[in-house]
Amino acid sequence: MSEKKNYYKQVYQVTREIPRGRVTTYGFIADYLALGSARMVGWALNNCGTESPAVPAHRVVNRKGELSGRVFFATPTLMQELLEAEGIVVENDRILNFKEVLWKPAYEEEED
DNA sequence: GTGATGACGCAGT
DNA sequence: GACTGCGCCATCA
Repeated sequence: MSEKKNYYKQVYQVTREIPRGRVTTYGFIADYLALGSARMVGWALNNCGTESPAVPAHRVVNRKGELSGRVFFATPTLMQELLEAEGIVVENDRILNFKEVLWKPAYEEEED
């Protein structure tokens, strides 16, 4: 039961590892956890609302840097608000300096 | 057990 | 650079 959904926790864990002012993509998480599909990451984050320590899912975007999951937040603008609050510039639901704020799991602070 | 859906990614156009 | 179609694996009806 819970063990089977352990991979969900893996996704939450990596998401919490994202430093402030940085973001990551479903693809990198999927590759890091070897889920095999980025869809599994999105599906896992869909259940993030059931977690106690509120996973910072607003720091997770798709490969294009789009705030694809904004509709899953309390308000469709909350995700952008949170990102801008961390110094991330968002325009038209997309991160402008995406590559500059992009953070990769395992690599952690490889550069700055 | 089968069919359809989904917070995505990649290749082709 | 943007859009479309297909594939990925897990969960729900």
